[in-house]
Amino acid sequence: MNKLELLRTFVRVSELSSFTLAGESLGLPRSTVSEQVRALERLLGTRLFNRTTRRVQTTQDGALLYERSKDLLSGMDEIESLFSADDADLAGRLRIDLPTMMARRLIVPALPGFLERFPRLEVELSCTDRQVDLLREGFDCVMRIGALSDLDVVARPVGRLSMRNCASPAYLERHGVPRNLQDLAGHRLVHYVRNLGARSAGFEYEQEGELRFQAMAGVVTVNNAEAYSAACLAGLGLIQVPAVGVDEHLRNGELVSLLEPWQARAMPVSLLYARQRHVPRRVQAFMNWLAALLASQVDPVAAPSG
Amino acid sequence: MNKLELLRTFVRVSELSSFTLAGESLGLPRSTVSEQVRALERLLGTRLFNRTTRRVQTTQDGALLYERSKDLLSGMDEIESLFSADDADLAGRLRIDLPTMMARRLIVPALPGFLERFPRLEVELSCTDRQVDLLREGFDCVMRIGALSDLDVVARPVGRLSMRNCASPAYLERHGVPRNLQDLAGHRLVHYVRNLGARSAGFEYEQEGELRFQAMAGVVTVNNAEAYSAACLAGLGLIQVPAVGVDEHLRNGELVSLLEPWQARAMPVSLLYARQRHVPRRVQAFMNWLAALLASQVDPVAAPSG
DNA sequence: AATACTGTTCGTATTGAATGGACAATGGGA
DNA sequence: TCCCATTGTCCATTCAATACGAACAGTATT
Repeated sequence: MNKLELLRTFVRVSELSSFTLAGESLGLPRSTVSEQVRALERLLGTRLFNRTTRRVQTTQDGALLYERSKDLLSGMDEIESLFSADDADLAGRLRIDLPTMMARRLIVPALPGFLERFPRLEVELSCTDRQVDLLREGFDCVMRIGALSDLDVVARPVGRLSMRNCASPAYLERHGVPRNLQDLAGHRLVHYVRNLGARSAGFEYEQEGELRFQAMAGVVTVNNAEAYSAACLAGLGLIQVPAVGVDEHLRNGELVSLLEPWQARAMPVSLLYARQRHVPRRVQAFMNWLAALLASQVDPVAAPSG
Repeated sequence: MNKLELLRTFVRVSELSSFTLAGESLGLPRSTVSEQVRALERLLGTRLFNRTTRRVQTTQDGALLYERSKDLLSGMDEIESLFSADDADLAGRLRIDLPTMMARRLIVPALPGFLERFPRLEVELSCTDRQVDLLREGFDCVMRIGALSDLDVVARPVGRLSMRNCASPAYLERHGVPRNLQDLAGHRLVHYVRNLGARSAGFEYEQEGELRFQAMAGVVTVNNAEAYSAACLAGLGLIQVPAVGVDEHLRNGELVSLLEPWQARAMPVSLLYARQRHVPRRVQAFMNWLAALLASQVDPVAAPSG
């Protein structure tokens, strides 16, 4: 009895909710699928599907087994490709978490290329902006922008995001266009803080390699990247954001770049992963791809500031 | 081709360093073992053992595969016993880390009982006293005594260890026996600190439910539980330790308990485990057993101080 | 140099699983 | 309400993979 095959067909049946379709997709007759499921149920001593001839749905036990099986089969795939020279045959499931903005602007658009290169990989993508997040509730890899907290994980720096100072045309029409730091006195900054209740340090810029801040008034404080750019678009003040998050708005003319000699320091981007016994090769492959992708996208302007 | 069987025999061969013994222990003829290893090597495209007819030793690849295989087979065992009502058939490998003293005095002596109840479990026991340890370099469960750092793990409190104030007879003969807090002025304390360089707060005791400290002189500072009691045995001063660590010395008369109305606050004991997608049932079983063991061992004196 | 033991090879036999057709049950449509 | 298409189940047959054991070859010890 090949337990792994049993699990494979079980997983397929779970995903397709049909013995017939599962059989077709695996190149097996219905009868075999049926027998394998029956064998697995007998082995585990539980009913895995509630099935009539018309509907197949996993029981609670089945749902639990599905999750575990996915992991186990991933592990088996990992083992099988452990020593293969090219990693085109890496297989399994990747669970990653990205900042919303990065996912939408950069990674998701490029993801088809990744999946083409690794046709046997599956990606489960979660998006979060909370910083001190549940990192590693089973995630293989988490991307974080900015300073890192003291965490029991390995952080791999993969690049820096160059920053832009932006404002909406409507805002600039009303308050004028600032040309230097002194002009900021008459302007407003949308304050971004990681945790509400914290205080924003003001307008950030670099001078002689040193980080400096210019206190600025503001009427809105947000703790969310989406809300941050939305506030700027709404004319609530200046923002300082990674270029990648606003390049489209800048091209559209919905936002305007300004005070270009006084950019905030480029933001470090890191990939965090669990400090485990071993890092699966598929995770390494993904991180390498992500690092390359970022390297190609990060503005060269950012380099000297790092 | 049953890949799991292949891995099982591979693991057995690795552990026994012999095809023949592996075959015997698995109830298979040598030839089958040989063929299965060959099949696995062909599947993975690597040589797993350097073998002459006299010696079998794993290659580097073999060693790598061994670790992964153990995990995978553990996972399979876990799946197989997922839905069994009694957990006597739990199987797999447990990797745990305990404070040295607890391991030696409490857990290891009771471990045979645990392994008898779960005959298919294997335990890999690591002992450490460094507090902010690499918790979860693949550990299923880590026990910590005392305050917990801010960690990305789940902490399950399992009891409290009542404390004792101790000194050696030789020391007491020379410095006299302290009867109250005022007497401490003429005594020495062996200072225990978590990290060398830190300062000890002195003699700790509870009064009216509040934690208090009495500064005391000392000539030795240690950061290790073993060294701590050794220092006391050597007559270097008083110590305040969990009773479980010194009960034998107290019975022997090698140490003497004193200042019994002024005990340090009972130390909380916690089990830490990774906040993962799922906690394997074997880990739950182990933690339950450990919690029960501690509950039975913790001195009732400890209760009111918690 | 001989021997005892080890891993390997190979032809054979048997176990065990895949197959596909017949059957039964379900649920939608007429 | 009845019918039928479709789905999961069952079973006897077929097929193939694999376990087996004996013969072989190398090694290390005595």
